[in-house]
Amino acid sequence: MSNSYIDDEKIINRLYEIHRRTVPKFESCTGISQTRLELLHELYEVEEISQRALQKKVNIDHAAVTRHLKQLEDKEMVIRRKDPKDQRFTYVSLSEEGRLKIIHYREEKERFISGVLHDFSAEERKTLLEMLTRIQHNIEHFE
Amino acid sequence: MSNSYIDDEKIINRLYEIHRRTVPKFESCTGISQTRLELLHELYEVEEISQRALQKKVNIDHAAVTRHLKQLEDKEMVIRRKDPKDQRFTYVSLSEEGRLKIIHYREEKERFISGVLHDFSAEERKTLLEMLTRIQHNIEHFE
DNA sequence: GCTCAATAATTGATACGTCAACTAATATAA
DNA sequence: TTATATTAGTTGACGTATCAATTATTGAGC
Repeated sequence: MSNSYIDDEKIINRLYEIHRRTVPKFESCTGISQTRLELLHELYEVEEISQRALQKKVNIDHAAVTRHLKQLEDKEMVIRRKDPKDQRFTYVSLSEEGRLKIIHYREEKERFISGVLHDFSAEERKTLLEMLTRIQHNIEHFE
Repeated sequence: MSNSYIDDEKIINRLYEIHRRTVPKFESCTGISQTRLELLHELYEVEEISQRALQKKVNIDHAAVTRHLKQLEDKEMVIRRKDPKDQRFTYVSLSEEGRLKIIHYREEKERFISGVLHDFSAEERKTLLEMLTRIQHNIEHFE
């Protein structure tokens, strides 16, 4: 009762620290950043998609999406082209090379995630996901 | 069973998204960043502390600590002085003004956290904290 | 006492996310 | 059809975390 707020604070601080620790670890394990792999994963699921639609899927700022895709284009992992019908749209797709590389990245990601959750039972995972979903909802609708 | 990995992925992605959403929301609600408030909170608990000891407490990179403290010094919230006995150490303490301001920040933080966890029972909070602690441990000891 | 190792703090380079301002292209409405 | 609004994408400024390299100071062994 009396220490309940202290624990609440610990939850929020823990979330923050988990993130800080995950970022470098994820990248050193998989060889790619979490966001960038998420973008590639979405591209993997489709033939071609506009940057706008992709941005809505990953829910990241437009600016960040543009920069990631430009860098991925430089690395020849994705191909970008303008829609001839509506020049405002840029369509993005995976190159063959990109499609191959992703497979390896995703294996490493799977290994990483398995390690992070290795001592969680199926029920625990379910509970955790449900709780995180609620937290996310609460943050989005706060104030 | 067959979709268990998909859910694991959702957990990790959710953690990532929670963080991204929390950062701007926290700052707009409280008027200060989470890390900076954590630093101030540690300073609030003591008379004076070395940057090194402070860094160990908050567990953030040295460089980030230095930069935060310099900015807080510019805003006259903290005072820094070298240890005359050992010039390598810099001791940091809150200014009177800093000490006053923190009270307000912490009230806002409490309001924020209450909002984020408002629909969690005491048991759920306990379970969640325990799970997050395990995840953090797993990340730190992975590989 | 002097050299070399260890430690605290700082600075530089890099990465990446946000918001805001801007450009270019298209749609709408008078 | 022409002025205005909307939309997609880009760029700039900023904040802040990481790692690596550097500086300054102190400690330890000879």
